[in-house]
Amino acid sequence: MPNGESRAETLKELNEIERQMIGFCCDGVRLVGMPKSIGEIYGLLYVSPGPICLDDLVEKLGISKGSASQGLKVLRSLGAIQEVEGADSRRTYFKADMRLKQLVGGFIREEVRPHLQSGEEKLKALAEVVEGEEDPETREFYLDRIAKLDRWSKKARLVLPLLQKVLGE
Amino acid sequence: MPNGESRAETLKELNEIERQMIGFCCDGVRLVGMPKSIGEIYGLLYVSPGPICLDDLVEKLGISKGSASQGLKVLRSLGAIQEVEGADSRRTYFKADMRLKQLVGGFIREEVRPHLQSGEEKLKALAEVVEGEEDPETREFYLDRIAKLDRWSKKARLVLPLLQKVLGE
DNA sequence: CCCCTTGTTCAAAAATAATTGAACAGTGAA
DNA sequence: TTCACTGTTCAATTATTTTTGAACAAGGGG
Repeated sequence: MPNGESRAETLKELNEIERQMIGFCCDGVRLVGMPKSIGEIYGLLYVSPGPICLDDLVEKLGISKGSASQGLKVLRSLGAIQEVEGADSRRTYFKADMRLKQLVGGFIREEVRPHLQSGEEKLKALAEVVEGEEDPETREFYLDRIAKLDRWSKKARLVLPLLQKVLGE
Repeated sequence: MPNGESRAETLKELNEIERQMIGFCCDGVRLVGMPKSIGEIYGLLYVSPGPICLDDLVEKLGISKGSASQGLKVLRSLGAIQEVEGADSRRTYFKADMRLKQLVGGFIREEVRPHLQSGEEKLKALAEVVEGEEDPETREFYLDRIAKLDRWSKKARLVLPLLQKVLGE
């Protein structure tokens, strides 16, 4: 390959529709507390009919290679994108996984469950500390509050599979 | 009242248990994308047996009056706290509302629904723009993608009442 | 083996979000 | 009406998160 213009430069700039759909994905992603760049990347994959590689993201979104790489990493860990074959056999190409079940499942697995898990562990440890409280009334008060928090967490955990079931097609 | 020491200064500093339970609330609140101070405020109300007023928050949490005021505002709008009577009749005292149903309901009403709503409006507008696309294949592609996003949003909206029902006791 | 290309990492910089605090509005007692 | 006190607002500051970019592995091809 002679110079600069390596990959197919067929799609130069984002059009209005692409920009808006990408913006939509950004909003969605922000709603669940993730950075804009993740939304942009998923968004571009979402509106692109064909496979997209890292440098496509860099060029079309105008973000750094580092951002693109890290964003892809997160999206892969969520199972929100998939590797696919593409024009250049040396590169890794991606496409968006558009199954809502997959997206929700990944988010729950990576973001929600670990937090609930570690929270419940902390509560368990805290209950032990409270057992050492001498005043019975105070102790019972704290234990009650801890028990309530624990019930919340348990209930949330219980709801997750249901959520996945309902959202999954 | 003679000087400085206005309100009952019975509870001077946070103890270990209070700090930990407040920390727990912070984690929970951060998980849904809200600032730490909101979690601290709710947390202190949660671990306090009696009514708490704005200056209690300022003193015990070591936050500014502005933060406390804004935090209370948000928590009120969510329905996560309630006004109650307290020692000083001129002040506004609060207690935590500990009904999970209430908390989840408030969050859905204030944070989730408005986003879904405005998202669907944007999609509708976008679909109109896409109708102007001349190439039929491209047009159908975009319309399909937009329809998918719309189905996601609709499905999410459908799940919310179910969620509230399951979580509400 | 060397070189060129792809993609990752991580400290530093930039962007964004949260917090502060001083000015202000509202209220009621004197 | 004035004063004293509670709580709110918002521009400026501070803290946190995100993004960048240069250095660095990894892995073919020649």
